[in-house]
Amino acid sequence: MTVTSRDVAQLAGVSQPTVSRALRDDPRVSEATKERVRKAAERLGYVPSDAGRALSSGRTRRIGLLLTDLENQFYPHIIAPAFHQLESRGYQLMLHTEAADNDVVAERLISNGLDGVLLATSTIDSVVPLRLRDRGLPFVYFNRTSTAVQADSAVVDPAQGMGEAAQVLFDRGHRRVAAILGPANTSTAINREIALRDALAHHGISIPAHYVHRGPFDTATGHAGTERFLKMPEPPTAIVCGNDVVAFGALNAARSAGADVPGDVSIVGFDDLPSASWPIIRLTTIAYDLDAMVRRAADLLIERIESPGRPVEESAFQSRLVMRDTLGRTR
Amino acid sequence: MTVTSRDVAQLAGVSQPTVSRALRDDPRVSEATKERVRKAAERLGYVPSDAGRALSSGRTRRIGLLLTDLENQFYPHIIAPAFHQLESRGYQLMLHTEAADNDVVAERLISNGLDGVLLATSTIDSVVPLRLRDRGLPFVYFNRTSTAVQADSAVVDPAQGMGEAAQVLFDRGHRRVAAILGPANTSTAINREIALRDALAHHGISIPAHYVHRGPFDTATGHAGTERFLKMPEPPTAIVCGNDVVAFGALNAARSAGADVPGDVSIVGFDDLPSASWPIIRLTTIAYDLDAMVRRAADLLIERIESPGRPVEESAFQSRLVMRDTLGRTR
DNA sequence: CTCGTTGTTGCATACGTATGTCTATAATAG
DNA sequence: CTATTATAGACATACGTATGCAACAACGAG
Repeated sequence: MTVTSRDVAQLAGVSQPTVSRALRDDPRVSEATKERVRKAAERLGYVPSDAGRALSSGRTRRIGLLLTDLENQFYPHIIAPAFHQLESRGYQLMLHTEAADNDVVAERLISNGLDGVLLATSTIDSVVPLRLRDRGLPFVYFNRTSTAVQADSAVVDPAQGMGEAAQVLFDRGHRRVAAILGPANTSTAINREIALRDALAHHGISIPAHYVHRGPFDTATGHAGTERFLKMPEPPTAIVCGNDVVAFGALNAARSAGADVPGDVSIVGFDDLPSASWPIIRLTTIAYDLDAMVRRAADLLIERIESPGRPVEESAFQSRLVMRDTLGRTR
Repeated sequence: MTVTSRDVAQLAGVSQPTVSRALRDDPRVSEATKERVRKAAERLGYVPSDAGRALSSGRTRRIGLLLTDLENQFYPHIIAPAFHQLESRGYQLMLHTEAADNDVVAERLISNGLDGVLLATSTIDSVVPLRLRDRGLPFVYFNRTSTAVQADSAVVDPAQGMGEAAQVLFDRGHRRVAAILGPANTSTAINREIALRDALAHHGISIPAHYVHRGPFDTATGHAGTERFLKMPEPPTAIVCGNDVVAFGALNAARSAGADVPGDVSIVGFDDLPSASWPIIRLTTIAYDLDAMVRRAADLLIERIESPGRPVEESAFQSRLVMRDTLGRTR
């Protein structure tokens, strides 16, 4: 039924191993034979079997990307550059989502014969890194890290961006600043909260507990938090959001409540997604080079796979404030 | 190094085939033995190898999803439900993108040992369906179809939605209607154009050539088309867009040009993406059950895989207009 | 003329699982 | 008590490729 390397070998008058070598351009095969094999393969429409190759070589050239919440607007901007970077280096991407049961996820990652895994949504208490380490399956933390196991990572350093944001907030008269933060078990939420509080503290501003809202990094969280803040007798004059998607939710809630942005309340995001710069949105946000960060993570993983001995490399990407229209002067 | 079914067999005191059968709950193995095998597998941390399984059984339980332009806001809404529907039926999703060279794509799809492929962005002249058919690799058209090869499909029927849109446009006084359409070699662009022109013709409205703009289904196309239209001495009073992403581009262009929507120009989308209903957007658009359509495509593909003889099934999903704030009365 | 060398190919086998066939044991009927 | 059948497991083998090693030819050097 399907045409195998044996069929090609027969047609070309060589042995099966020679076909295998010829088609992968092994220097041990003469140019004349290679040409003959290529012709035969072409004529038969031979396509090598990934399964056979994987079983024999122990490698699949497949890399897993572990995410939660595929629908979130943030993830396409990870998937696309990851996909292309891996492709350019001869690897393929396989999506996985983190269900409730971490052990099942880890098992699936392992059974799939992946060469490595990009962990893009690890919680700090996830068991997945442990399981992967135990199996000797290489992985890299992207965006979020976990403390349980050390590994290569590519993350944002929020300090600079939050510093600039705090400065502008202070300069424009904001003293009542609220925050809508991510889940407490994510490193991103923790780091951004620390960076924000530190930066504001520099200007003598602190965020009281009732000005803090926590939840998943989605629009619903931004919506709920903002709705709550705006109903307060003394609402905040500015809301700093855990990321842009949360900020979009905040913008929606403000609009629904009839509150003017930035007249009544200023909103700051984090990520600078492409849609943040749309004329109908123009979100003030903290930017960093997400594409480069993704490519970095992919490269780190591939290097880890191809030369396992290397020391762990933690790479942080700088952030900066991008002023647009949702952060203004208090009135 | 890695623990295999043979190791489990040895520990459990049975043969390797018995392990294979026991763990897949084959009725030919007694309950007592199954239990013993499961215990042994558990103790060793055994995880079956996908490659071995694929090679032996000839099936991978992996399905490819072929897309272009991963970054486009439309695709996450395909990827997510496809992923989950396939998962619930025991299959895994593998992303593929259509590069320039179609033959390379087809080859990759084949070599990956996929059990089937979801074609989500076929152009009507693509060679991919031909190649897949020649290989006997099952596939299903999703959203777009191709005429070259017949196959199961799940698509939108735009007639109803466009009919309702035309009615409302007419009622609200619109006579100068423009369209920003997708690429001429996509079935979606063609079908929507026909449906739109038919519906408008019912009310004696036709779209002149200079009111038509074509391009990829992205924001840039919507932006460019709208910019062009608004500069005309006699601009259209309404713009119907090929999909929501294009419409977002149109909204942006209108905002940039200082044109009020819907005061100066009305804008209609197609797809009803989640963000179309955001309070800060409130796009009038044509909706259909995208999730159901994706699930349908996945189901069709799985059925095609599991019972190949079945007659081809073409399933069309109804559309309807969703009125929001971007379609208003002419002034 | 012989021996080592280099370059090219074939041979044997491994990778891990699934499945068809065969056998041993136990259960059942006559 | 023997013949028949059901049951549970073992045995052998297939899937398609990659790779270590042996073999072989051609060639040049001594």
